[in-house]
Amino acid sequence: MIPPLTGQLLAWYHKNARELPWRFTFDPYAILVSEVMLQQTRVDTVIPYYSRWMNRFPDVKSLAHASEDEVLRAWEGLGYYSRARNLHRAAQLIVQMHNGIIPASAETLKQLPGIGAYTAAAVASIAFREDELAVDANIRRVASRLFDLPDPLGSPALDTAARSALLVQMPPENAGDFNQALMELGACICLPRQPLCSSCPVQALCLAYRNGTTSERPVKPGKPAIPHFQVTAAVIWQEGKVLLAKRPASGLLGGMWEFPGGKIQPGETRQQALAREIVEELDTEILVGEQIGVFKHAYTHYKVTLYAYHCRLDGKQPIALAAQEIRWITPAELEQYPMGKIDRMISQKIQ
DNA sequence: GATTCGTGGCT
DNA sequence: TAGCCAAGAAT
Repeated sequence: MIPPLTGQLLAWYHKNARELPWRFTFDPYAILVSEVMLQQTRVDTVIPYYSRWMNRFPDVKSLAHASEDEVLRAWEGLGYYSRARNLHRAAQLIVQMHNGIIPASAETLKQLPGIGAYTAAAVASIAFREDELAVDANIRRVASRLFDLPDPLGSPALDTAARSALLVQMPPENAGDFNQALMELGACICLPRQPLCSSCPVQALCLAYRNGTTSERPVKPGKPAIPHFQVTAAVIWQEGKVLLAKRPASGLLGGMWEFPGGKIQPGETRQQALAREIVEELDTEILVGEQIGVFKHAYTHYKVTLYAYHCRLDGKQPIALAAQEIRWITPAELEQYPMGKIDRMISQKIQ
């Protein structure tokens, strides 16, 4: 027997579901790619990346055999680059350990790098019709309102309450549609701000609506202040080439290439800071020349204002102390190297 | 349990 | 404008 909430939700979904590219396939690899790209990322942002990706890496094997730079370059602009490196590793593990076949169970999927509870459940339910509830930010918000749950976002209590309330509603052998219907409702109707309750297919069953607490659900935790750093970057020229450094594999922009530099410390001029950073990172001296530009950017946890300068060596050849690798490349080659937003802007400015 | 991971669009 | 938020995972 299908509960009323589920019946109305699925009927609404089948009539109103957006025609997203990954909804025209049952290919588990395609579903997996879409789910990883959609982590913390809007549908409209993902669509062009997804299409290019499936064209470039159409199956697990082609992804497994690609280079890390190729993979990161295809991901450039999507952010959270560990997703790309983990998906790359997952593809290699699937080839090596699963004979190139994507595991069908959430439990096995979750063992792969970059696949957590949500993505494992989403792929298992959508691609393999397993009975798995996939709780994402949309479903968390929808459940918080539907059942008027007082626990704050991020608390285990909210997820426990949401899961237990939703599991009894989940239709057997159709968890994929159930999950997607809830997410679709969250993305299109049950919006974070100013939800479209008058268009909601389950308004009559919504406890927050009945209790007048919709705007208070979900309860949000307080957020810390965002620091703002002044940083520098050096475009070091030598015989018509510029120096690029590959960032460490872990941490911010892991594995991406950049122009070396770093934070300005109290009492330092920008030029002094840059020269110091180059000694620390590359074990050599530079002459700081003309300013290329000022670039402002906001990361998740801090903001930066970056000052970039043309520079040239005033010492021995650099050594990669802080980077995985350094390379001298021509300006024309810059486009081949995966970079974060700021370094891409610098690259384009020196063309 | 708390932090750390990008970027772009929207208000 | 500055902050909010997005189909989360790893540490």
